[in-house]
Amino acid sequence: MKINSDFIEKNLIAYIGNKRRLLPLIKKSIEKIEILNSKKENLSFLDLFAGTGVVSRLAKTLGFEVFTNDWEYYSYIMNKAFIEINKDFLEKSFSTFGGVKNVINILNNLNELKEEDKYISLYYCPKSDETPDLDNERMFYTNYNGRKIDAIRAKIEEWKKNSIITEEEETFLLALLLYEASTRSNTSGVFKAFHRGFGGSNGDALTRILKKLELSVPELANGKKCSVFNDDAVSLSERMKNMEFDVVYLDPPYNQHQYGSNYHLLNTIALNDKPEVNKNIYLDGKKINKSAIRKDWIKTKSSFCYKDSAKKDFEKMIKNLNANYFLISYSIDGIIPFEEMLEILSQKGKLDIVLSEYVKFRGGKQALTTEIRNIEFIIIVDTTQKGNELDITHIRNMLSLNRVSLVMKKTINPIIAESIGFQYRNKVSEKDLSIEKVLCKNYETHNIEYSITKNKIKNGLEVFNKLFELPPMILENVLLDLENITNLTKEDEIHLSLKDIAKFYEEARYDEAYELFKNIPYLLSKFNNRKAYITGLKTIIDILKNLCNTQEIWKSFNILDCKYFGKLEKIILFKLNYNYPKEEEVSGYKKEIASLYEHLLDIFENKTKEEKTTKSATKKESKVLSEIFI
DNA sequence: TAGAAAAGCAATAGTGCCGT
DNA sequence: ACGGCACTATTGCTTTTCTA
Repeated sequence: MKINSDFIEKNLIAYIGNKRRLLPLIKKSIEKIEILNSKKENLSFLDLFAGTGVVSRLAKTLGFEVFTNDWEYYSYIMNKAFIEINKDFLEKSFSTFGGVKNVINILNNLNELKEEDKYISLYYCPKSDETPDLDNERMFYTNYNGRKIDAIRAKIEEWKKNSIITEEEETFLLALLLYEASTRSNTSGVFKAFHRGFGGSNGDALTRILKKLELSVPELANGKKCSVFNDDAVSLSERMKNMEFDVVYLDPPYNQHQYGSNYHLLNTIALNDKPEVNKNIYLDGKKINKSAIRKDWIKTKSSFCYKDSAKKDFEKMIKNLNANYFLISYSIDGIIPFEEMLEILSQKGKLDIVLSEYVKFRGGKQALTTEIRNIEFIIIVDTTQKGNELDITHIRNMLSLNRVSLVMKKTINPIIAESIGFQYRNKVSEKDLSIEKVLCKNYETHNIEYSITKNKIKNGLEVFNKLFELPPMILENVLLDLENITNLTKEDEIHLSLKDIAKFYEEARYDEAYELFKNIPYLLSKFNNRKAYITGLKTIIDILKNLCNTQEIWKSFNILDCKYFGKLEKIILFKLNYNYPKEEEVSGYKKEIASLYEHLLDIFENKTKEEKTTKSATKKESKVLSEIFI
């Protein structure tokens, strides 16, 4: 089954819950139900929460008669263009213009923009791209791209009004504009906020953001006649009560984030209704509607984003729909609890599950902890067979297995472990506890043991086999404990490394200590938000103290020449220059860092002077650093 | 007026490219 | 083939506003 093609992967709007990376899972589920081998001629596929439409595009490529729906208007337009319209369109359309290439060329080279057509450029872009007012102007696009959007949008409207283009042609052109509008935005994806300055403080993604907006001919695909809807999934399921589908794919939102407000600007561009917004962010010194989210976004407020209604509506929808197979993609920390979802689905048929093969950690970690949940999966419901307790047990086991394999990749915090009742037992060698040890704990009559090397669980397979012999309640406790003892902060990780460095120093194992040191700048680089600032300074002090106490190691490695030390210096320098709002709270720490650092330089420079007279950039940098300290 | 919802903000894991 | 880096995409967390 081929799933990589420009038709499927290109021209997708940047999106929350983008299913591009879930495609392998969807492919796997479709293979698992073996629907494509059936003798039936017209296989139908319903995608009720289409979003970018990537799954519908896959289904269309696989030969299904696809029914696609999304409540958001921009998504409807995108899907109409890519699902309803076939590839032949590219040959037949825009004959009055001499073909699709010509029409795109005209739109890309519009030079005039009437005053009354200015909207995005006026309200959502700075007046000048070079000197934007960071406080009072919106910066969703460069002014250049804002004007492009306005001009193209107005021209499409004009053509449609004068019947120069058909409705289908209008949809097609709008979809190309929407794709560009989603790509060139000065945001991290959603339109609830824009970066302060283009590309934000780091100047990230500037190529994408500053690139001149330009439409291009997309890849389309031929397929069966498909239909696209623009409705609330629950009401549509009500209307589809009497229909039969071969496959129904459901991908409801699973967290609080609402698509209507997240992508308000795409709707505004698609609708071209120019809702009234305030020109500036501040009015009479008061901040008003910073992102100028259209007030009527609330019309598409999804019930799946709320605890009260998510489960009820999910159940309703499932009851309404008739299909041989349901594929449901959801998250383990979604609003509907996993167990309750299983319960609803098992009434519909036999359950199976497909999980992501690889561990994926979520982004946006602010609390210096490494979250381990977020397992991606698709539940398959085969309605031609009856559901039973065994399937559910199987699914639970699959999930547990996934949880264990997540945990295996993480570091164990021995301090937390001991605090919740784990004990150590020597194994391989009495002399060298750091090489391998056995961590064990009793759960009622069950004694669970993990063999550990370098603070990681080693005996993966053995653990798996043993765990799945446990009664479910105990298994759950074991998993919780495992997640608990591996849930360590970056701060913890650094302190564990420092502790080990000290130990290696005692035992004169300098190479191993040096290996551990290499990782420290990396860990420290994670402390870069305001909340972690003070923790960061304290940790730096601990690191520097550790380096002083173990100076023989670093002398032997010529630490001033080492790039990892350079990295460390860079981070320290950055931290010291950082403008913390309450300077008095941190000045003590800064001074301590300064004196420790001076001390370190003294120690190491003596040694290097004897050897070399000239030094590298590292030394220069150290010098700059020391000047700032004093 | 407190708690919930919405808006606002930006950190950071992942990806993929590029040069060595 | 691999480390470093630029870019992408997503969600966690904070602040503000709404509402019962």
